Amino acid sequence: MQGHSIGALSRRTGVKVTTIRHYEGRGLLPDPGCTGGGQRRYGDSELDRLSFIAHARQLRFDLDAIAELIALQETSHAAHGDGHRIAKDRIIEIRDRISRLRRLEAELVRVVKTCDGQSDGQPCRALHALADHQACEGEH
Amino acid sequence: MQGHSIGALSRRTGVKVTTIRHYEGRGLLPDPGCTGGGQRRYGDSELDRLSFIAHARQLRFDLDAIAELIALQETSHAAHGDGHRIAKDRIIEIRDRISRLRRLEAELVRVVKTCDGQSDGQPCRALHALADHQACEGEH
DNA sequence: CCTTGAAGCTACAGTGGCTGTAGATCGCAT
DNA sequence: ATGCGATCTACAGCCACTGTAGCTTCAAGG
Repeated sequence: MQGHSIGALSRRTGVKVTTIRHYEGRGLLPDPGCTGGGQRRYGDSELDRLSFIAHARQLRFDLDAIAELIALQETSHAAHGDGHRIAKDRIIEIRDRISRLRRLEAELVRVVKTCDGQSDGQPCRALHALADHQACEGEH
Repeated sequence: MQGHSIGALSRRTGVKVTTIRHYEGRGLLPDPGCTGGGQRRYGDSELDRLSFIAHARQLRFDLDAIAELIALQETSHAAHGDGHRIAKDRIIEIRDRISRLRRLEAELVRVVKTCDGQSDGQPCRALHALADHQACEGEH
């Protein structure tokens, strides 16, 4: 065989066919060679690159960051500090999101508790609690 | 004064003017009365509702869920179990997101460590580690 | 060689929740 | 009456896809 079809690439990486084409449009994958009839045929290096992209996406890197990472890979030397920095930035961002989600969780628990154990004919107090921002500790 | 302008509402709630109009377009806020010249004038009930929406958005409810909550508020009786359920669903979702973010964090830390303390002329190993999904414990 | 059906193709619209733009109009203070 | 900030509508753009329509190509079986 002289190449993987887009569907084969999709099966191997778990990335949908349409998404692969989308990545190509965004410049994350090169224009692959084609069969006579205009279908994409990929080599192993494209398979590797797509795996890289897929994994980075699972880590919630955005496509611009991924493009930057790919460019770094290709210039090899400059790569060191920069790749490092990008990954570290992401860690900071993720820690921040975790702490905000924790505050969120705490408040939702509060909202539900306001309502728990009360089941008269009144409108649900949870809704009221939801409107009452005063009760939150800090922002979300 | 016989009503708040959209800008006044914006200042009071911290919701941007364009966003308020967007909420109106989505049916979350009623068509407000107008001045002769066609500008929006809001009463206190709209202010309350917008505060509710803003708060719910900070809690990451999506607009459809918020619309549902508002509808529940208006039918008062049915409200109880449903408002409860929606809030509880959100708690489950948030807990799930927190645990996924924690896995993410752990892996990024791993990626950065792969690279730490190595600063020869080699391409950054963090990039390689990023491509190497094998090393992850579980999905993200 | 021919048929068939799965897989591929392009191009474009839609998603959610806004944000930004352009160009016109309005309301209030001076 | 004038000036200027606030507001108006309508539409395009953002991100990372996803879905649709309507077509063409490829590979395997007869």
